[in-house]
Amino acid sequence: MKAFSAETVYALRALLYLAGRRDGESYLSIRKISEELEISFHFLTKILQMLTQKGILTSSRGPAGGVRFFRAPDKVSVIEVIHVFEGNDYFTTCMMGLPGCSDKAPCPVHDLWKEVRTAMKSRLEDVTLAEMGTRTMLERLRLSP
Amino acid sequence: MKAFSAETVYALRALLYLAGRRDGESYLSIRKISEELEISFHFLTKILQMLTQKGILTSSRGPAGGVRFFRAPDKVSVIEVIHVFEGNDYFTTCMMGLPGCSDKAPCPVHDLWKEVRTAMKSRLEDVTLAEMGTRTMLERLRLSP
DNA sequence: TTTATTTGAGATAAATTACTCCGAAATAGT
DNA sequence: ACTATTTCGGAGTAATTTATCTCAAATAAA
Ligand code: SF4
Ligand code: SF4
Repeated sequence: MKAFSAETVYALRALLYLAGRRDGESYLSIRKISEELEISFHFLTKILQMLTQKGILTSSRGPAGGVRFFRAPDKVSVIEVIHVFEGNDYFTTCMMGLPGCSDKAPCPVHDLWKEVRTAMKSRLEDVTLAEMGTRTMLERLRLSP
Repeated sequence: MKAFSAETVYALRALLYLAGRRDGESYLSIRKISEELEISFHFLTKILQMLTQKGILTSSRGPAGGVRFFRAPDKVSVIEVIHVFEGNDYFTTCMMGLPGCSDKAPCPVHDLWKEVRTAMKSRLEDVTLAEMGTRTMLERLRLSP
C-alpha cells in the first residue's frame, strides 16, 4: 500500500529528524539531513524548499545555514505536511476516484472506505511532529534504511 | 488518498459490474463493459486478460464472446483482486516504505499505520464481489462518472 | 572585500505508470 | 468455407512521478 508520494514520505522523515534533535534553534544543513537519512540531496532540497514556502520551516543561506522549524514542531500536525504535498482534497477523493462523489451518489466501496479514511484522518490530525519526533529519538525508531 | 493503481480500480469496477448482473452465465463483451463504465477499451482488455489468467474470469473469443466469472463471485474476495495488481506484499510494505521493517526496528509511524492497514485488510478480505455487486445493483450505486 | 558555503529556482533526465495500437488466433453465424 | 466479431499478446506512445544537474543569490567568516 503506497498511501503517499515519495515527496511526502521524505518530508516527514526529514521533519521527524529535525523534531527529534536536542537543539531546535540552530540551522541544520540540508546536506547533513540528506546524508543522515540517505535521501538524494537535490531532491530533498526541493522538498524542504516547499516546506519553507509553506511556513513550516525557515531557512538561512550561506555557511552555517540550513533549515529549522518556523513554527514550533508541537504546533504542526502530520496532516498538514500531507496536505502540502498531496493536496487539500487528499481525504475526500479516494479509492474509486470517481468524480462528483456524495453520500447520495456513492460508489460501492464508499462506506467501507469512509471508515478507513476518516480513521486515518482523525489519527493524523491529532499527532504532531513534536510528539513523533521525541518518540523517535527516545525509542530510537529508525528514519533511514 | 490514492490507495490503488488505475488497474486495480478499473478491475474492481468491471468485476462489480459483472457481479451485479442478473445473468451470470453468459459472456459479456469487454467492449460493452468499457462503454458502460467509460473505461478505455484497450486498457480494460489488458486488465481483464490478467484476471482471466489469474483464474478469476474465463473468456471466449469470437462473436457472442466476452468474459464471465470463472469462480462464482461469492467465492472471490475483494482483497484477491487487489493482490493481483498490487502484489502480495501490499498490506505489509507501507507508509514510510523503509526496507527491513520489523516490530523490533519500526519507523515512527509504525503503530499508527499498522492499525489503519490491518483494519483495511480485515475488511477487504471479508467482503466478496458478490455482496458488493448485488448491493451495487439493488441500491443503484454508481460505477461510472 | 574576498572566499567558501549553503539555499533558491528552474531546466533536464530517468523511471514508472497509464494508455494506445496492431496483427494474430479463435469462434459463431451465414 | 467465408466473414464478422471478439479476445490475446506484445509492442509502442504519452503522461506523471521521481531524481539529477546547473547556476544564481545570499550569507558568514577570514
Ligand atoms: S463514492 Fe466514496 S469511496 Fe467511492 S470514489 Fe466517491 S468518495 Fe470515494
Ligand atoms: S516500520 Fe512499519 S509503518 Fe514504518 S515503513 Fe516499516 S512496516 Fe511501514
